[in-house]
Amino acid sequence: MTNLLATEPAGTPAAAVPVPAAGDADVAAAARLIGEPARATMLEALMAGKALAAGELARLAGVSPATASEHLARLRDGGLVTTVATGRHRYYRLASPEVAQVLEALALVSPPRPVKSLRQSRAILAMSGARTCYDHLAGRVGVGIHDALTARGALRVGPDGYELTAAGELYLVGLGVDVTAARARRRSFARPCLDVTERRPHLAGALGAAICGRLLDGGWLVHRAAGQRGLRVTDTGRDRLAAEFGVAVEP
Amino acid sequence: MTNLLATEPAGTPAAAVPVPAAGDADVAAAARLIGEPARATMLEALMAGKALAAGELARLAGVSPATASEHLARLRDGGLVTTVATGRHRYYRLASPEVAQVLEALALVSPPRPVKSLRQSRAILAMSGARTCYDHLAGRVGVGIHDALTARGALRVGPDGYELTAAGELYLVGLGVDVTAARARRRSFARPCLDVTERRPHLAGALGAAICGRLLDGGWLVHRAAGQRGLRVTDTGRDRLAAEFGVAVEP
DNA sequence: CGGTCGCTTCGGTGCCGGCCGAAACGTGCC
DNA sequence: GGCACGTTTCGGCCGGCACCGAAGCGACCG
Repeated sequence: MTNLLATEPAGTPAAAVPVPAAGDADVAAAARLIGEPARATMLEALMAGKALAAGELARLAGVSPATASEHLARLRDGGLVTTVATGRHRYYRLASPEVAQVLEALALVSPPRPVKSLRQSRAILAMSGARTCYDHLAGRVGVGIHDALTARGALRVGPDGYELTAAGELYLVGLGVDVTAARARRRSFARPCLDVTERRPHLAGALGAAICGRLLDGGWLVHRAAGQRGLRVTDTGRDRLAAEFGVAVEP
Repeated sequence: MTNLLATEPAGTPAAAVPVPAAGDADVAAAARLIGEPARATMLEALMAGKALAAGELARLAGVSPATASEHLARLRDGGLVTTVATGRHRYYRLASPEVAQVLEALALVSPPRPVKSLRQSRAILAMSGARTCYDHLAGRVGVGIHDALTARGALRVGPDGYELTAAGELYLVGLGVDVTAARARRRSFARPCLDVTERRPHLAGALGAAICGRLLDGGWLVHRAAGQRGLRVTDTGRDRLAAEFGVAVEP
């Protein structure tokens, strides 16, 4: 880049029209939806990947069911969440992994919230070890797995994100990861996702979700609390993470 | 993932506190800043990577200098832009590539703005061919270069994003790209960035910026209008893009 | 050293939208 | 069928903030 600082202040009159609208997408509309504390809290709760009922989201956001319903309707109209009616409940979930990506990207540039309680600082510390990021693994464990796969030459750059090398596929299948099913899904197969706490990439996409599911099913990791993103490494998980991925987890 | 739909509606009482605040970052605060149309327009204008004066941004956003000044102060306090005073002008620019990433991610989930004029539809069509994405290349040309580098085995997955293989470095240096300078910069060296129009990755980071700068300096590409993101492929650029990267550009 | 220009600060106005209680709607349970 | 429950819709209140004009402050210019 030659000259980032504009030399001429007034500049050549870029365009006669006052606002060329730059692109095609109404960025402000989506950001406005996320920019309301109650809605942001709901979306963060949905980052766990599960679908939650309207009432549950109202309780989490600390607003009345009426208010939550309005918020959720806005989020639905804005394409950020989808809804499915089941009985007299209505379950909401994030509309797409892209929405989760926006929230992750926002978290990277958002001001840190002042830590109010010891309880909260402990929770943050716990989250930095292992947690889910939408539907895949994040935290030190997530980054460690990404590092291990990288060092092992399991991943290569492809035209549509990461691809799995033959050696990598053999390795993951050996661990019980259903690579074929992950590849069959319509969503992005594998891609890096910048970890908020570690500031280094971990593995996202269908493959990342498959690995996360395998480690949960296999009992390597368990949720600290139902519906929360925080994960705890079990004793067997600690052994196997060290043995298979070379990831050391302090107790 | 085993059971995405919560089986028990009320769920186990996840936490006694009404709002565990989930993480650490105040996502809503940053989103609220972007969620105002005038501010969003300013930020999009800054996506071109150049620093712009306050008055220029006011004109682009279609608000008075007084209003723009308030907006810019908020963006500065929120850490989304930085300012540098030069004489009686004050130049603003995006605070970090992460901010650009947020805007890109938002564009992926934002509702398409209704196309009002033929002029605008032509502009969008032109942008889809070649444009800058903050400080690197995007559009079909940007994605094409990513594909070419991938096919050539120039990129490999590293623990901190993409790395350049020996062959890749030799190749890019041969094209006049200052790889050493790019590697020396403190920011992320190379990483994929999902293209908004193509929905496939192009190359971001210091290396992406270096390639973009080289192609602009070498006269392969020129800005369609000063301070705008749209790029035009020159005649020599068309020949060289085809020869070096195998990227075909229709006139 | 006034004059002009660019930017910011200050007051004041108006509107958008977040909030709740009450009521309506639909569903499941007894 | 009636009741309880979860959710949505409606009405009304109220706070925050986007907006502008005018004034204040520095910086360059003649």
